[in-house]
Amino acid sequence: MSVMKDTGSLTTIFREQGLRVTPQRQAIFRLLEGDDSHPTVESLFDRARAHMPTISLKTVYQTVHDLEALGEVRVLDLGTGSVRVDPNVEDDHHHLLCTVCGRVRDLPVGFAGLHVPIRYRRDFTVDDVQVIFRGRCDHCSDRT
Amino acid sequence: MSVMKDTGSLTTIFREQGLRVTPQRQAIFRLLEGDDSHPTVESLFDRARAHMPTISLKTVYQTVHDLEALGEVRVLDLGTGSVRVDPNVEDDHHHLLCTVCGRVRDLPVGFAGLHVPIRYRRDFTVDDVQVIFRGRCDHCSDRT
DNA sequence: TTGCTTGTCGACAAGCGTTGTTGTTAGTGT
DNA sequence: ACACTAACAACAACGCTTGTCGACAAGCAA
Repeated sequence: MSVMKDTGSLTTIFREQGLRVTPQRQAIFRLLEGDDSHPTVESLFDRARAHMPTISLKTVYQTVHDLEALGEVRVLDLGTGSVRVDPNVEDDHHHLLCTVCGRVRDLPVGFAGLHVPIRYRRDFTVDDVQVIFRGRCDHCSDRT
Repeated sequence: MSVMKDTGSLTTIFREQGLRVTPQRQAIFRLLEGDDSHPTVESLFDRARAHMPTISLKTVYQTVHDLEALGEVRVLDLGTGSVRVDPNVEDDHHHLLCTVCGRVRDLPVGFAGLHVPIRYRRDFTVDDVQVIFRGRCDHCSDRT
């Protein structure tokens, strides 16, 4: 399960786009590298602040949006109140969302069987399909 | 495509649950009856206010939540910024969301093919599947 | 290096959709 | 008609996200 380009590659990509690579952005790159927990922006902010106390939440949002514009992450709204950053843009996948603890897990499945019948597709162009499985992970099922 | 119970039935159901049926609630019942536009709470509020100028937004939210608790509507978060009320709780269906005009249309399809493979289902209990097809309706495709 | 240009930073405040609070009004079963 | 109590409208506050802006620093050229 591939995750994300390394900090060096992202640095190059940003520079190529005329975007500057600041210590703040590198810190965020490093946090996302190898992170499959679908963190919220706030949690990225908290972790970044641990090593860089002056970084602002706005900066994290901005960097995440830049990464999204470059196609290096996906920003998901799973209806949990805050958006989540998904560094896995390579593999098509759905999401398993635990409605208790909020953890999100990837479900590496193609869209086989998820076709829009022709008569409904006729006057609609599908660009993207988002599938969210809501339920409970075993950890949360146990204690209820 | 069935939609929603009529105002009279909802009145009975509410009373049975110990909930009171006020003119405000009846007005909202009437608005939802035969509405397949997946309105936002705000738009329900605007329409209700046309005939009942003193009704408050909070009341609309409360009534919608009560209806949801009774299983008479579904409250959807499609990532459009505000939640939408779906009066169609009878038929399993997906949603076609136009990312330009925001209109939502039902897609009456079963979940055939939308299975979670066993090895991923092993430690997760799926309660609900939400499928959102994002794209453009023809009306919005034309003018771009 | 040096200096210039321009994008980015952090601080602050505002925007949005939604929910909590509170005193008052009004639906409900008797 | 009565008493009980849920629901009401008005207001303020909340959480998440974004706008504004002066100060700053990265990048580039010489």
